[in-house]
Amino acid sequence: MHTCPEAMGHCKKINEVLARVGDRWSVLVIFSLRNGKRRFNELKRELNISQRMLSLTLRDLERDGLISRHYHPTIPPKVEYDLTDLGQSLRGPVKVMTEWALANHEAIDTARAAFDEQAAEAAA
Amino acid sequence: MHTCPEAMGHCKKINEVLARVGDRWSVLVIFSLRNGKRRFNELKRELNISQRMLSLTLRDLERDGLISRHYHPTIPPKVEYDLTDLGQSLRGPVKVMTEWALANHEAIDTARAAFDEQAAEAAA
DNA sequence: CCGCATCCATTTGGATACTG
DNA sequence: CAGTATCCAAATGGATGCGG
Repeated sequence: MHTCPEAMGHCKKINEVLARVGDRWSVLVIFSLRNGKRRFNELKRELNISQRMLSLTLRDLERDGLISRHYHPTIPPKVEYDLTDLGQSLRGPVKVMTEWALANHEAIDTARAAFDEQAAEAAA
Repeated sequence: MHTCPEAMGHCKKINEVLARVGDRWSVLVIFSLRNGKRRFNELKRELNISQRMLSLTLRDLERDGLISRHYHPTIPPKVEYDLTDLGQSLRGPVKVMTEWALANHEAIDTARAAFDEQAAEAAA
């Protein structure tokens, strides 16, 4: 049966996790840390994200145990972010998703353009 | 080198795609259609989503070519949604992500609780 | 049954200014 | 350099009522 109750129960948990790591920036930060630690402004430049959103995203990822934050009290200060073991375990899924994104980016654009043209015709 | 320019250029495209399928509901709808076509209210009940959001999500997924919509002009009306080939190609990545979500749901909760407790101590 | 339109509360996110 | 705080605009999302 396609409505097996376990899948239904899973849905809620999956939803919760996706609401956490499925926001606009989290996956991209994980992606940027795939090859090792990065500094705050390195991430900012690479992702073209506002200071505010990077700050919030990093805090949430740290809170969820996905990244670690290491503060060096030098002058000027230096803060490095890195993936935790839990964060490392997300690299696989993220890699799969990003590869799909790259492979199908244009297919989506094409479908979208076709849909919009259909809608425009219907309106005429 | 971890700052290879291709990865930087990729970032933007990945971001665009994730902004599309990475919203709160899209992945769950894909997940719900993994075993074949479903009707509007079936999805609504299964996902515990508001009518409005399901409607919007289905429309966007159709626009992006990920699902198909088949309308039966019966009385009462009947509308079935199904994955397109492009949507089918997302099943793999979505499966990987949902399995990670299920496997690490509790680890995230634990990390979050620990972080919040630390913050509470620091405040005291 | 399916789904759009409207209203309204909540959330998100950019811009700017300021601190250690 | 690495943030936090504030203000404000825009997007998101639920509730309700209506129409095919």
